[in-house]
Amino acid sequence: MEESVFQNYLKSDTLFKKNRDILRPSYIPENLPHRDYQIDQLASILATALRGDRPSNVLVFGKTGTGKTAVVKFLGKEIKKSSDEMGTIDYIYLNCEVVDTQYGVLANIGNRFISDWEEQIPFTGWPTEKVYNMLKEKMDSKMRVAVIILDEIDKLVYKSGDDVLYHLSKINDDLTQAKVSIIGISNELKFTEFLDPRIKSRLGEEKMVFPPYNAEQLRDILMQRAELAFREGVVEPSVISLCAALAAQEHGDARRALELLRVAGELAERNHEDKVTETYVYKAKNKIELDCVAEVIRTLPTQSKLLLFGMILNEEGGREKLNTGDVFSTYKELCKKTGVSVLTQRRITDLISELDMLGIIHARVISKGRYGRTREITLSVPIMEAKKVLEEDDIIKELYGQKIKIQATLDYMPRT
DNA sequence: TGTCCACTGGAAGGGAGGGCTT
DNA sequence: AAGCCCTCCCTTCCAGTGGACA
Repeated sequence: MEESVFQNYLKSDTLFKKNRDILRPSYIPENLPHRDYQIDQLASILATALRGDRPSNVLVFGKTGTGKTAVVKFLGKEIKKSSDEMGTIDYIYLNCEVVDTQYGVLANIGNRFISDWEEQIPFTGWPTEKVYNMLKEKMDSKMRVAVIILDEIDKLVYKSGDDVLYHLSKINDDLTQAKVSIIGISNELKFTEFLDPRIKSRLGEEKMVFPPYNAEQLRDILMQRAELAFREGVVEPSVISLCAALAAQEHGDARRALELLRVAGELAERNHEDKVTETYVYKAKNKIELDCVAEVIRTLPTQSKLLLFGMILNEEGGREKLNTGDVFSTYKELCKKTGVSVLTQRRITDLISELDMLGIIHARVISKGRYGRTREITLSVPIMEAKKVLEEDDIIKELYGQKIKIQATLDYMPRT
């Protein structure tokens, strides 16, 4: 009997139950283990809204994967259920990493109050003041309590200052009918330092901190999800414990733990295993780390790719510690060879900082006394992997087979 | 002790590219 | 079409600096 090429893959799909999204971070389960206290606390604040009053503004702090977003979204669902008969509560969720400008935030919120058949606020074009007025007007057209959630609020402040928060936090003074309360979610405790003191106090009427999960708590979370996502007997308890332990080492990140388990499952499935074993957890750990780096590099703008490529060539050429001057001159060389326009050194220092923040390189400022002050730069990703990804870029591809002066004394020919 | 290197990183602003209004 | 607005990417200009060396 002829077998289709997919046959193997189709029949091997036996590890997961039908819905593997259960292991993805976007999935909000029916109950959230070990977050009862936080749920109660936030619920008691938000309950005010059900009575038609304005709940206090809240700032929620906690590292990634501690359940902040999950709890807030979970309560959003609950509050909608309870308020359906009245229909007076708007629960608006906004991720400030995606929408990170003052205009963007105002326009986004505004559009939630504008029905589909009406004209929306365009994503650019209007004066900000006009967007703000529109938002106010639409919001105020009806008695309602609006709860606005600004996830990753620190990104917003970092990128575009605190003007938006100033506007939003004093919007209640301008509204006659509607009431607004803001829930800010942040990874960083200290982001409030950058805020104007008035905004800081208005925004932080209530504060909550989500502690990291410990290994035991992570295990409970994983158990709960694994039961839903995997077929019976596919995942050993020891595998769950391992995922929990690994994630606990990384500041108790539940997202990471779930990802480990999911990827381990997927890898095992691909190899036609009938069980997920600990080996696959370690494999998953590796894969996740590499995929993450690869994705970051892949989406870099061309200029940064050239810059990074230059650093790699230098390191291959035997230099481990680079400084800004070296990197800049190699970069200029690469630009010349590829016909890409050369950016100024000032701009390049910014790009270097960016690469540093992304964790691709490590750059720190040092002083070499008589010989000036500069950054000392080392790569912090495996060279082979990074090169493989960079080679996907057509512009980088051109460089292979060419002689490149990476330092005053050294010619170098990139090799695959 | 002062000098002076090779930068760092802030400030200001240009201009392209998105869009709106009149 | 002209005249706005907002954001992003970039340039120009420049004061500031840690510490090896004379």
